[in-house]
Amino acid sequence: MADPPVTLKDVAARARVHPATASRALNPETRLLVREDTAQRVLDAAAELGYRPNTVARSLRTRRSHSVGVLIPDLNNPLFPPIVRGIEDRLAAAGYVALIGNTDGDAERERMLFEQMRARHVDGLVLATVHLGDPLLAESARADLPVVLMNRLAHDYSLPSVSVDNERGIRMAVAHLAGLGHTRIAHIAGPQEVSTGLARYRGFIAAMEAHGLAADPELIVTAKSFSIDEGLRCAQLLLTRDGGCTAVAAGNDMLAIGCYAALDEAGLSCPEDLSVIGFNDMPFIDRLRPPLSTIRFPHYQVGTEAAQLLLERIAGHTGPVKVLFLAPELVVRGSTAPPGGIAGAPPAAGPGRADQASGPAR
Amino acid sequence: MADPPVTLKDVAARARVHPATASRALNPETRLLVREDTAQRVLDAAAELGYRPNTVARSLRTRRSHSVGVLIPDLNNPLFPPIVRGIEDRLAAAGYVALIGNTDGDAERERMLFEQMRARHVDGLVLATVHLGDPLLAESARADLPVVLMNRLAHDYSLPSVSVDNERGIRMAVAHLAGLGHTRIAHIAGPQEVSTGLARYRGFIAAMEAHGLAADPELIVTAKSFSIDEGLRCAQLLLTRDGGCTAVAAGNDMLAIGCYAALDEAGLSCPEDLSVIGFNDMPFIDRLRPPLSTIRFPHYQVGTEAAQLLLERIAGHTGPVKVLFLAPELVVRGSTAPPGGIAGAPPAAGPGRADQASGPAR
DNA sequence: CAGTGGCAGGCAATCGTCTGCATTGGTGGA
DNA sequence: TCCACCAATGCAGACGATTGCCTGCCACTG
Repeated sequence: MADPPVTLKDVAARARVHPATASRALNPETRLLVREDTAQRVLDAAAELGYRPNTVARSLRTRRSHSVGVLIPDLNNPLFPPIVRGIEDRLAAAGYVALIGNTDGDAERERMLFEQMRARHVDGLVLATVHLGDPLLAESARADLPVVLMNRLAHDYSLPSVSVDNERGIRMAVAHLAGLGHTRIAHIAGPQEVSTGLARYRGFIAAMEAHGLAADPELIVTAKSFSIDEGLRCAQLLLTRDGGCTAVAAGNDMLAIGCYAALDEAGLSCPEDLSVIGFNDMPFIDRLRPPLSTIRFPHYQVGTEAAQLLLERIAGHTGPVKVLFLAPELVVRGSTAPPGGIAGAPPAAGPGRADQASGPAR
Repeated sequence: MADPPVTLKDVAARARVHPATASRALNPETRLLVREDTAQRVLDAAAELGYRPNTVARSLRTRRSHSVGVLIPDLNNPLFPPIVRGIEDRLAAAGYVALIGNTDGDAERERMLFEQMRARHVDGLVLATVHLGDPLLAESARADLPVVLMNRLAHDYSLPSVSVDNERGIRMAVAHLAGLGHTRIAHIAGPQEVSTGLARYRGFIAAMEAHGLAADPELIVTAKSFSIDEGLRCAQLLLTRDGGCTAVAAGNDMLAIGCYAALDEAGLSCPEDLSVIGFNDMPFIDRLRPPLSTIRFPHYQVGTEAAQLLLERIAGHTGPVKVLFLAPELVVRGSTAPPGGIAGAPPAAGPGRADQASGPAR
């Protein structure tokens, strides 16, 4: 029943050439070593037989698996699907595939996945999970395994990476709130061990100063993780602060959702009692009520760029390390308004507006 | 700089045995062919050298790639990340990895991905994309490639599959609406070429009859795809119907979101003017305002079960084909209420309730 | 006419692992 | 004592493709 697979030897036999010649004819890189009519004969034979090269055998010989590992915290975090698609699409165009690993923020699991990737001889890694000074980085370097960081930064710029300009993004958020008239602006910071959390925190401080506002330490709470639960906890804390605040710049959208929950529980409403702005512009975040104002960056493109950088390293480009920053963009929706509630016109429209996150290109 | 990789031969040399012996000692299946102390010596040597078997070479020899292909429409559809995680987790436990392919509902793209998977010699396929009578199925059968369907059903039950009991689910939705007192209930049906869309449509008709209600053809609209846009279009259509309706059972949550958008545009509100119930209980759907009532099924488990079924087929279990149905569950939130608006107590709480979709186990 | 050079294609080794078969040495039974 | 048998291990040939090297062959040149 199962047709025996067609091998290079079969193709060669049918084209009446040596397998080596068939190999060269089939490979675009080496085709010019073969006379044109011979090559054509091989190509025809391959087509007639429905020949499909065995990637496994090829990998063994060339020591290239044409696969790369991608380590992310959790695919269920809506931030990642678009990024992963970006990676996969770019890789596919180059004949590569991605092996996805979810670490769940667990260092041990991360190491296990790393080992698995190495056992499968991936040609490179995209890491969205490393903490600053992660031992995995040293190990990859020792194994000559190309690595690209995503939404993370090597503190010494020694590794290629793709991320949004976090400082600039959070500055845009603060500027927006300050522009609406807020002065008591709180910040729910992300975990400070990851560069994203740290950069946004620093950006917040800098932006407040730039606007001549005091960054009251009472109004800065640090979340242990980028999760709804932590957002809820931190927001509850903020609501108890003396002096209060009229706006919150959350470290990311998940934390902002936590704020919504805290307001709900306290019987308060957004943006009347508290303006909230997030970061990331996750898919569907525009469907919340009120639709969340946030800082958008091109998720899909983060993926494609990361893949691109990795492919370059794999191909042996040894030039200077590229550190890519993508530009953030302020998206104003309904969750931010002047302090004390809506002054004039309603601040923003609901869903259905053109500002929805657009799907990935094809 | 890069350490030369440790091979089986190195391990054998260090343990002073033949590579064949080392191979047997390392493989649990064949370890009993080797004297215990010899095996131990090999194991020690392997550990000291940090030996990691080359999966590529192993695959070539054993004709098992220990990888499976997973074809889904689009990872960006929030329904899929939990399912994919389920698949990956179950596969990882068996030493397998998943190669994800997004078809975007494009048949040509689907074929291309299928070819790619075959070229990589995947040991099996999980398909969430096939249409009824898809030629890919015949081709897989011819190649002796195990296949499992997800959220799809082979009309003749000839292939293993995992899906929710759609008829039963939609019946629960209709029963809920009827129980609230609705009689003019509309249905936005999914595409009828996919078994999910068809089954829910049929279930709707049956459920209406069972409740002694007329399934007015005017109140049944068929969407071209399971998307927000189509939901919007269909809902707009429904709002123009004479006689009107007081409730909508949407073919899935995306279509339900489309209903929300249509209501927004028409200046109507949910559930006062129209009750809406979805299907799937997508992640974050409970964060909408109002939180969507819907039919939940265990996404993560769909993934694990599909992977399990596939692993069984790969292992050569040739028993009768298993067709698995998972039980749906009604989740009542704030988008459904008695006709004519809220009668008594407010129908449901907002976010923060215990009915949030729970994360994957572990 | 001999020598040189270059093109096309064949030969065979190789990648790392697995596995059917042969070989060794030892044991027990007739 | 001899043989059959078993357990433990060695041997070598796959698996399928790639690639360095070599061999023809032909044309051109001096």
